[in-house]
Amino acid sequence: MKKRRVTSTDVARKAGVSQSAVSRTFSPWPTQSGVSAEIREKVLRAAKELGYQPNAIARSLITQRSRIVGVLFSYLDNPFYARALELLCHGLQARGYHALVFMMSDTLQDIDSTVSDILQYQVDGLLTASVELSSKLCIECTERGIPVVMFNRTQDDPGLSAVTTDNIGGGRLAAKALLDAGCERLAVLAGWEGASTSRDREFGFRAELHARGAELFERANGNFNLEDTAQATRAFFKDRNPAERPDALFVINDYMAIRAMDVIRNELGLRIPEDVSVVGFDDISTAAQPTYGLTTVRQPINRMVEASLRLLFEQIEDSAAQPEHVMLGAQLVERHSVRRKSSP
Amino acid sequence: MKKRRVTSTDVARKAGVSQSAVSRTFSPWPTQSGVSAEIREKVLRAAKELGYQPNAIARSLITQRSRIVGVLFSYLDNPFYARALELLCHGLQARGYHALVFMMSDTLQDIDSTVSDILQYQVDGLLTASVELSSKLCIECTERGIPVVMFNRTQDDPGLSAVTTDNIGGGRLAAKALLDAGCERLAVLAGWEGASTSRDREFGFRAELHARGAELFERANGNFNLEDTAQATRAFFKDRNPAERPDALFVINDYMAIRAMDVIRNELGLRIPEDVSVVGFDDISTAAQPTYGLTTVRQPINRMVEASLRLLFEQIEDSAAQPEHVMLGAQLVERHSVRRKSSP
DNA sequence: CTGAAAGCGCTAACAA
DNA sequence: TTGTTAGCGCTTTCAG
Repeated sequence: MKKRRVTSTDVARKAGVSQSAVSRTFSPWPTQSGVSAEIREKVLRAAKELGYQPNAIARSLITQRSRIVGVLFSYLDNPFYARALELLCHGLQARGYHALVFMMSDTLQDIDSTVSDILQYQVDGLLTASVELSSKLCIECTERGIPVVMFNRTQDDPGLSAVTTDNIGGGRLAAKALLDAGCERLAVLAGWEGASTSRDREFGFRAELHARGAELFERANGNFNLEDTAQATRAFFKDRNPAERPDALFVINDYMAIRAMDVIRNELGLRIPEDVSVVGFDDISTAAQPTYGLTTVRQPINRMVEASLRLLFEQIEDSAAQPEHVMLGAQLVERHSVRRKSSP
Repeated sequence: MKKRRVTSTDVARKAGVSQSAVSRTFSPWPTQSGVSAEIREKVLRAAKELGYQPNAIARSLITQRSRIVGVLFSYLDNPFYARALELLCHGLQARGYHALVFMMSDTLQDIDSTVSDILQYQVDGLLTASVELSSKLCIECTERGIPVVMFNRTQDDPGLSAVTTDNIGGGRLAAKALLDAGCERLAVLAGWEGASTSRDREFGFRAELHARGAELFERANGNFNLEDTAQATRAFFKDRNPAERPDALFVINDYMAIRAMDVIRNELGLRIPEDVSVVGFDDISTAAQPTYGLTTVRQPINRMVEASLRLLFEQIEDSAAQPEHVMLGAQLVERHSVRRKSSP
């Protein structure tokens, strides 16, 4: 049993008015279109009886606005990104827009077809997070006048908007915390060099070390996944004397840091912060749980989302708006994973 | 500087063929439409030069298929749902569909306008998770022939498809594990009675207790959020003698269980499993981390997602397909949060 | 196999 | 204010 959809024409017929009258009644900008209260009344009644809902697809076709924005993520494992998606969706909805989500498992997905999909759906804008944008995507979008803003990533391309935390500054903060506590053999567990976040945080960390005349003791990549993180952590500590292993670890994000802490404590039998201090980045909710009490560099996620949305809509609404890079300040949140300052 | 989109007509002109030829060349079902290799060639070349991409919106309007499915979530805090969303998106994309995400913060959002939004976007189907569907939504959708399948929820309405784990059986498993270990004062920390998952798991738990002639010692609601969970956990144990407090806790999902464990160990200073055994539900990745080693009832999330998608597409592709409730088996994953069986 | 023509459901001039 | 008309970009008969 096939149900035909009910159209504005159906409503018009039932209400005894023109189809335009129906259109005007359901126009999202109520003030602008003149409809007498009487007609409005009739239309609304007929619409309700028929269960009419305007067809957003048809509307988009004519208005050249889909009120859909593409949202690109590569994974939701890291709670920071899950939270970001949640906030992004809320913000979009609050503005009458909706998120069409593209989940691209970095490896699996072929990027070309995704680009193509995005373009075909006529999204009004594109928000990308946790994904290294192929320049292809950027070019194709900007060429077509689709604004894109990168969330928590940067790319050198100045044609793109981006919002990030001050990752370099954040990295310095982490180094500072560890150095101030008297740690001497500092290691960093990075993500992956292709990611600007990871690069910048490590860069800042090293910069601070350098400024203080300290040396980086060791480094490794955790590739943003738990398996490699655990592996790398073991390599740092396993079968090494206290003097030969790091006494401080800066992990590039909390998601990985939590895993590292687990390995350190439960597999390796080391104590935090007595044997090794650890600092993370992001401040996900788990970091605050007493079991971890992870000292970390907080990213102001709410403000990041707000800024991303603002940038995006500025460009959607005003095609002359210029791309912009907004960088928010990072902040150290001290908990119990860094040992107390040893008096000099 | 406004860029006009390039349409199939532009391509046709450039290629010196009819617009229909272009349409046929880009038809998603290559076999069905006859286009000579020669024309195809010309069209493709012209399209590439112009950077043409078919307009999915216009296509949807005529085919009455948007290839978009609405995906309803209320939060992504619980990693189980974040993971579910990730898998759902992948599955959808693999089938050439995309997810339009509706994030409805249970309280904030007004349900009517969301229903309206969903309907307006002409989604081909609806997937709902972690959300108690107002019957309104169900009715409106089914009335319009939009298939809906509920993920990890049920509702009595037989007109709706749903896929769940055997929550009742899972609840029994949890009780069995605790009883077999010799626990005597069993408490359950539920979610919220409005949620079928919570109700069913608790029901199964109680049923098993009853079958074994045991009594439920105590219960409380954690309302699926960490704050209330912590609160409830404290109430169970704080300032109570060993004999007056639970020696076993069944928490309705891992997300809450992890929080409960933290409170028990770090705030209350109790040991797990020596002082209290705990069992969770879901088997999120954190449960497997050695720090927690949470014994839990696993939901086969991959199969749940596959089943949901299968159900949804059966109904999308064949409007005669009947709604169905598929229930997958639950499985106990034993780790270290339940004390070893005391020999009788 | 190919092109012409008729819409999909809606908005936006334009007249009345 | 209201109705009439002309499309938005595409798919799909229907002739040729």
